[in-house]
Formats: sequence, C-alpha cells, structure tokens
Amino acid sequence: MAEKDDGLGLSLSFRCPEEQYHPPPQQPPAATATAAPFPLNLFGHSDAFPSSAADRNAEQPRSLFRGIDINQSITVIDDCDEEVIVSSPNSTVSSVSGKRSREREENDGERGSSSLEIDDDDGGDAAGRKKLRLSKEQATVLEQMFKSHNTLNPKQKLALAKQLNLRPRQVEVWFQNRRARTKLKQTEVDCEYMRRCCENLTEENRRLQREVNELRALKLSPQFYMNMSPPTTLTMCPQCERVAVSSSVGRAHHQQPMPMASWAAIIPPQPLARSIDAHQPKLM
DNA sequence: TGCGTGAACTGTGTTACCTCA
DNA sequence: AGTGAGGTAACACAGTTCACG
Repeated sequence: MAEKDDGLGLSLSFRCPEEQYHPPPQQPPAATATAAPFPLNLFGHSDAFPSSAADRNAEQPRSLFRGIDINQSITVIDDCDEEVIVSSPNSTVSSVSGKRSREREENDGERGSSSLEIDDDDGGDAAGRKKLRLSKEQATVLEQMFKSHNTLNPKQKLALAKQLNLRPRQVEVWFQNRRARTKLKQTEVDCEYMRRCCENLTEENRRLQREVNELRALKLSPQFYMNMSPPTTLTMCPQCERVAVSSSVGRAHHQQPMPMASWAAIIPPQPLARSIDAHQPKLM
C-alpha cells in the first residue's frame, strides 16, 4: 500500500488501531548503561536498558523529586544509574493509592518551571503551572528520538532529559502527547482512506446498477436478439469489468470474450428472460 | 479577544513483582 | 514448598485543563 508521510511519520494505511498504536511490546533487555555523553545511542540497539518490571522498579527514579521543595530548581542527577530517593513519610494525599499519591505529588513538585534551564525568575510561581514551549532544538531531538522509538524506558528518559536539560517528567509527558498526536493523525488518515473507499464503492455500485439496467433493457429488446451475434460477442473487460455487447467496449479493451453463460447465471429468473433462455442452454 | 496548539494534569486500566496467610 | 489474594509500583492511554502565541 502506498504510504503517505505527513511529517508525523504517518502512513495512509488500513491497519487496526490496536496494532498500529501500541508500542512495541518491550524493548529488549539492556546491557550496562553507561552515562554516556550525548549523542548517546539511546535507542540504537535498545538493549542498553533493562525492561523487566523488576528492573524498572529497581531503577525507577520515581522518587527523584519526592520531598523536594517545588520552588527550588531541580538538579539533574549526573549518573543515570544513580537514584536519588528522598523519603516523604508525611505524604498527605490519600484519596488514591499510595503510588498514585506519590506520583501526583512528584508531578506537583515539578511544577513551577517547565524546564531546568529556566529558573524561577518571576518569583517562583509554583502554584500555577507555567507552560513554556520547548525550544526548537529540544523539539528536534525529541522528534528524532520518537522516530526511533515512540516509548522510552526510564534510563532513556533520564538520559534524554539530561541531554535536553529537561526534567524526566517533561520528556515523559512529551512522549505521551506525541503518541497521542500520532494516533490522532493516523486516525484522520484512516478516516480519509475509508471515506475514499466509500466513495469508490458508491460509484462502483452506481455503475453496476446502470449495467444491470442496461442488461435488463437489452433482454427486453427483440432487436437485440435479432441482430445479436453469437453469445461470444457479449464480453467483459477484465480491467474495468464492464460487460459490453458486441464491439463497443469489448474491442476497445481488447479483452477476451466472455461466454454469455458465465454471467447469465447471475441474472435473476424472470418471465421476461425466457427469450434469452431460449438461446442459451439450460443452466443447472 | 477568540482560537489553535501543545505542555501538563487527572483518572483509569494493565502488568509485574512482592508479601503473607 | 506451592498457591492465591492483596498491595504496590510503573507505565500507557484517553480525556481534560490551561498557558501561550
């Protein structure tokens, strides 16, 4: 199927959304990840990072910002293998599971500045989220990474965040939003494809209806039988699949003649069809 | 000022791991 | 020792909010 690139790496395809949007099951298990300076081969073989849940649990920097003053700028850990854990025993959010609570807490802690390179120069507006556009360079790198892999494992996230001077959460959110945009675009493409298919089928249906009417008219016409050549002159073009009488379409398309008997079977038995039956051997 | 875009957030489902009876 | 239930952690996704151009 022809592919159409729209800049989001989308293709005009007809795939099940389940299969097209789900990321690859898991990235292959990892070798030792070294905190390599960028450009780091984050996704090259994708075996640089562990993928099991246990590994994820062991390496998750989820608690990275736990208990950190939200007004303070955050220092990115230098080593991806390092995990900074600040316990927060007095977590107050309790409406959801502890994990969720901590997660939200962590997210809240990331409010205040959308990028590590941006200090709270306006007095630390930690209460309201401050949304700043990512720089062109940041977006470009993220795009490149997304093209390689549309999901990130924790180490990739950390490394990318470090490279771009962003918080891991920002990288994570960017990838989530990017996946959503991709899916939306692909859905639009699929819808357009379906619309075209529908149009084509509608047109095809009209054409076939016209043909049916033509054939019925021919069956009713005595002149047709009188002037009619042997059945072999009623032909069907293999390209356009038009049934044509005599020379009109058939010769124009140079196709093989099609015996009338082969299509006559599809004509519903009607009393008026007796005359043509007289010319044809009984079917069945 | 209304609007589109995209960063950030919220809620939920799924999966894997661990602990304990 | 094997096992099922419950808790926890991590992640992805859909939907939403809202700052910004």
